[in-house]
Amino acid sequence: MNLRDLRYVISVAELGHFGRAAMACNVSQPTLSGQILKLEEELGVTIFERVGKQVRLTPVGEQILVNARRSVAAANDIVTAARASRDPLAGAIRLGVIPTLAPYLMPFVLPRAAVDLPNAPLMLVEDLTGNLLPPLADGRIDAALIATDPGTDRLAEIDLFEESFWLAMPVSDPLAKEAEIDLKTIDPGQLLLLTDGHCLRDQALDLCAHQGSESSLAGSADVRAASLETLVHLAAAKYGLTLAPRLAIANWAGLKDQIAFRPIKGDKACRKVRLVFRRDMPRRKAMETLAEVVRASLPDCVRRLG
Amino acid sequence: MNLRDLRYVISVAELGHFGRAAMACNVSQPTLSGQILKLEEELGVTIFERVGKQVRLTPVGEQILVNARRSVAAANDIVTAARASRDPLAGAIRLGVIPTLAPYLMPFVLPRAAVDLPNAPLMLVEDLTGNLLPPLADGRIDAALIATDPGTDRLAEIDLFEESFWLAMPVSDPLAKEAEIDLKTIDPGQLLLLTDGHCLRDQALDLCAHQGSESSLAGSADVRAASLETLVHLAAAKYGLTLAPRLAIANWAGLKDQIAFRPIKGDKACRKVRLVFRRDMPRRKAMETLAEVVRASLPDCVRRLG
DNA sequence: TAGTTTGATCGGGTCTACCTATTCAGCCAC
DNA sequence: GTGGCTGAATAGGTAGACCCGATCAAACTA
Repeated sequence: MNLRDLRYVISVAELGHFGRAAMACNVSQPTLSGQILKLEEELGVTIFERVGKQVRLTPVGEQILVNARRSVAAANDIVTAARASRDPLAGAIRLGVIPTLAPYLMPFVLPRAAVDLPNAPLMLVEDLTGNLLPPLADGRIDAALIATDPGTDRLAEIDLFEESFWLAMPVSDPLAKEAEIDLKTIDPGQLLLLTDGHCLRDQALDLCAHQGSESSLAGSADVRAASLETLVHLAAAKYGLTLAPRLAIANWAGLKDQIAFRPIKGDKACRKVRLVFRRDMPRRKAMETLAEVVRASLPDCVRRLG
Repeated sequence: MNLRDLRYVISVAELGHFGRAAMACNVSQPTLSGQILKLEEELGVTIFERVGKQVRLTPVGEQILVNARRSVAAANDIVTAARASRDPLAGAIRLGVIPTLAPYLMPFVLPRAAVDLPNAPLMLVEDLTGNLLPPLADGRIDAALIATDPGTDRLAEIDLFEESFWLAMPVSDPLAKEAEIDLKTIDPGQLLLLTDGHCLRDQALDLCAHQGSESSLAGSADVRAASLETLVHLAAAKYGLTLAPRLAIANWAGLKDQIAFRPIKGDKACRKVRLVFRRDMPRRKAMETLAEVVRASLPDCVRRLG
């Protein structure tokens, strides 16, 4: 067995195609086919089912893939550690960011990162928390900005800031007359929500379920918008109310004669944004610098932590 | 880079000697030296400091070693997974067991394991919990029998049984007249304990600290026996009292005119023994069978779980 | 200072992963 | 059913990597 063989396996599993996998690995198709075959013979199991034009993993293949990823990731970490030992801040950082944060936060962060981390270009991956954590665990991305507790001791986290939620409503809504909104006055049936998987959806539900009557939440299930952008435009069109994170609000200045944003009374309506990364990743120093970069980029409307 | 190179690195790090490492890897010393050198050149860092006769890891080397172990372990898991997919119960199981359990439990377990797991010989490693968990995490052992919560989500656990502690005392001790001992009647200053690192030490301290006056525990720090055997012989020689796990007691039948064992009132004086293993280890089936084997081997004096 | 230990270097042999060219096996259209 | 097409397996030849035994160089030991 060989790290190269494992890379071949990973590539075939990901692309489902020997020829394309070979291209991705910069080898010829016969070479890759041969090596996979040899590996299968060595292990005494078939990793891929070649049925017709389909290439699919066998059950053992699944297990092998997981461990192949792990093995290759550890090997990559060796390269990273070596590079980091020469310059801890050098080398690209693949950073996952949740969709309700990325478009509103990263414009602040990127310019500063270009200055403070000149040798560590940020490669952004925007996805739901649940889709960021597995790639984080197996080294396909280096770090992530999320707003929930990842709840595993494999990951280290650095708290960055607390961002409050504001209520977004049509300017005509009676609540718009208030300077601050009491959560209890919100009709949960009016609440517009994002699709499943967005942490903001769960947080909004949590806040309003605890305040309002739970049964009345049924009505809110009707709308499942794919983005904050959609949600706010729906609110502007008087389809209901929604909670928007503070950093996003500036984005909709152009809608200010249709939609009003108001802070929520108390300090519960907020989320804590943190940088998470594998506890044992070799570039902790780069992570700390990145955290500092984010903090230093923040506008004053959020509360810096740490 | 190459899995073989990583094995070389691990071997040199463990043996601190190129020649012996080469022997362990079944290659010649020049071969191993050359490969290590080439790897160092490829990574652009020195992994080993060769100062005089000493071979020591550099700081980067430490990081590289950790990841090398991880990479090799994952590769080994691939082999294990492949073998397990043919026969889930085949292949040796390297099992760690704590010292206060191994000599008293394993005589029951081993005969049955030889029957129920004929193709999975048990290789026992007896050590303190704290010395078993790291090898467990990086795959140097496959599973462990311990009596405390490992407290990490990397490990899966199967509860096996609850074993009560009995008080061991000289037959002349006034407490020996009781059929059951109330923890409150024990003078903590009299308590004989094991050395640091034994979970039984902490559990005994916990039980008695909560019951007796805490300050009086100071006296007990004087004795730190290396084994239960020593502890019980000290008690027999009237140096004090000690707590003994139920399974161990039969072992000292020969001392019954010098030492008395009595159960403790209530159900707090016990420990829960569990089988722990890496959550993602490929041979879960073998682990479940092993757990069943242990349960089926237990004498009636302990309370079976699960 | 001579001897021993131990890692690095050198020259030559083998093994193997790689390539190109080709063949073989499904799948689809006609 | 047949011909064309796609994609994986096979064949043969080559370059490079790994390995070994022998040797060298440095450092500790007596």
